[in-house]
Amino acid sequence: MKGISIKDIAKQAGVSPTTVSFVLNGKAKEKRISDQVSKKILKIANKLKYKPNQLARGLRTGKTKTLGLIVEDIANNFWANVAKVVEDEADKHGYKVLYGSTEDNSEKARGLLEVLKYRQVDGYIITPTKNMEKEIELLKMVRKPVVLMDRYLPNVDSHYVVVDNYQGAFAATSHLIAQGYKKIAIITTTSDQVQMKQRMEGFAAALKKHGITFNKTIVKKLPFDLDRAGHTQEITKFLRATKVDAIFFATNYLGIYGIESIRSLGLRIGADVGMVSFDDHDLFRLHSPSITCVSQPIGEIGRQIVDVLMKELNHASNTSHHLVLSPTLEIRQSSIREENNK
Amino acid sequence: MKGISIKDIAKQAGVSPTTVSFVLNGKAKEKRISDQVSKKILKIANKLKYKPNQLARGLRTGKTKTLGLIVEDIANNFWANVAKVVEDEADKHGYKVLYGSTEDNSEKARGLLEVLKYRQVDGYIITPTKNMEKEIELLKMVRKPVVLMDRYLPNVDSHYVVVDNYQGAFAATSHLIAQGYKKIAIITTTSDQVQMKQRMEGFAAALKKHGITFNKTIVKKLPFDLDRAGHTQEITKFLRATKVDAIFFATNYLGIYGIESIRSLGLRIGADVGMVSFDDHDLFRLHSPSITCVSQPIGEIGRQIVDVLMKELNHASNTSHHLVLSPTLEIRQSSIREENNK
DNA sequence: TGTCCACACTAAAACCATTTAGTATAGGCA
DNA sequence: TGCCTATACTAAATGGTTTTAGTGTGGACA
Repeated sequence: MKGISIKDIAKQAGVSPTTVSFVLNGKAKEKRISDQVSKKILKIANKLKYKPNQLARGLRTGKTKTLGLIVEDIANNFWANVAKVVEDEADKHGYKVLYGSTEDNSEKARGLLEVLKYRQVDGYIITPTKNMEKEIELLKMVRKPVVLMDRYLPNVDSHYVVVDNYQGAFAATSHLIAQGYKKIAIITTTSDQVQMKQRMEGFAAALKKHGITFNKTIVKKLPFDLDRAGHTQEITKFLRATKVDAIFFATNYLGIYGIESIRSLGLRIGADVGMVSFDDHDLFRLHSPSITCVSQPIGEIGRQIVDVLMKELNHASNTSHHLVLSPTLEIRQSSIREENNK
Repeated sequence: MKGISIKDIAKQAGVSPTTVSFVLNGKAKEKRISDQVSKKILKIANKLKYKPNQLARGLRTGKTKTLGLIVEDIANNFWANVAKVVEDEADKHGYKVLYGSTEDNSEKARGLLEVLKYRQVDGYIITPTKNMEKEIELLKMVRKPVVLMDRYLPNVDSHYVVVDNYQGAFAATSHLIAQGYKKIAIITTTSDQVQMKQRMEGFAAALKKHGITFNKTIVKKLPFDLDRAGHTQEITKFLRATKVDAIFFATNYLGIYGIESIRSLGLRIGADVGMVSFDDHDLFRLHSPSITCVSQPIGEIGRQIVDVLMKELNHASNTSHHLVLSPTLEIRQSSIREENNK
């Protein structure tokens, strides 16, 4: 029942395990193993369908060929799609992925890092939560490659792949203004992480540019850990209290809850209240009216993340890769006034 | 930079690594290690924040505390949600999850199994593809627990957690009939796997029960590997060629493509053509009109899967667990004729 | 004939935790 | 005093691979 080991091959070939290891690791030439022996070993390995025991190898080399992927919520459309791309790309390099969701909770995140650390993953893809600076620095100290995604930590020098959140929010908000909406609110998360800040800043900058005042009354922040009912309740309450003619939702799930809330108030999206959301979603595309959104290039994000990680795994550099990809404004009906009566 | 090992603790405590191992594994009593020494070791281990090297442990014990999760498509709403629950549940038992998507492609699935095998995962959660009987049997032979999900293989005796597909499809179809729809089509996948067969059978049985003839003209099968455009093209073509007044979509993504297709034909969902889809989705809930669906109890599915797997990991039984959970028919507007004009 | 080197391999250690098979000591009992 | 047993540990093997530091042989050269 045991697996085939290098010893079995050695025995059959009448050589030592060392020789087998050399040949199987492509060091035959370098270690001057004769072609005869080389071929023989390769043949036997093939015949026995030898697969190196990753544990033993990992124990010896310290490399597990495993990546740790920490996302906010693997069940969420955006992160599930990232996970898919990461899986595919990692696979191309012979890496497998261990995943975990933080729920934007620092404790959970720390726990995940802990587990991934003592499982000796080779590299980390991290969606950082608040106050993770120390942990990231620690990983850097032990020379484990880390790529942050979706957001970065301003006080930590690390690799990251993000989108231009400022630009995305600015474009979306400018678009709303161009459509004639005047009283525009932003619904975002309580987290003061950089990506949210930037979305907020892009939003504010667009208002300012067009001479619209930006103040606290048009900002609604919601904690991540509310459930669906909690979110819709809060959003509904806000919309009742604050008369706005358009809303910018800072993430996809807020957009979804937003749709529910707006509808529960009997308002017509587009006509009565325009809306734009960050992140695309099947729901946004197919909703009536369809929802304008700031779409992130998920494929590109995933590819770049793994690309950076692989570069660092192969030969650590001392320059940080900071990739800022451009999101795309998908203009749909929810932000077009003329289309409303459809 | 090295981690703390059992040796370091042994040295500090002035005992042998063996003793440390015994104490740390809770065998102090059994191996009659004195309380003094026990406490000392525990204290030092705590102070040094000792974490056992999982590779070394795995190499010795053959247990990696890792599960392999093979889904059809981790980016799909349904599977992403399953993955989330599985992650959470596995975590409670100290297990991590390696995931992979098959795209319903047997070659990919085999590759995934191969990789998971030589990474020595302790147990498998598998969404099987066609012709995987041999691989599953092989895992059984080497005494690796396997739980199939979403579908099972009729010719293999294994654990599985599925929903009552027949009942779900039967209820959905009966509901359409009760609403007065008469010419009902089914749009499903080309795969002849058991879950699809059962959905088909439930559909056919409901028609039959109400004296509606079931024939090939009302069945449209689509291969998994079509892209979005391909799917909508095919569905549109089918709907143009075949006059129907309601459609049963056998999976969530078919339902989504179906919505697009129906709308591109200028038909009103509900009024012109009723629809029901398998699997729930935010999109279905919020679409106008909202889409009736057969909702799978994802939380329950995930919990049961991990539960069965843990039972088997702890003491393999020779009875197979066959869990068939009941889906729920979520009645919404897309299948209600009166509601159409809303 | 003796020295040196290239060649083609191999022995053994290392990675770290677990586990089997002991060992050394003290005390009880005859 | 000698034998036995319980106590409280430990040495060494094990798992499979990689890697360092060799070893033995044959031929070239002086």
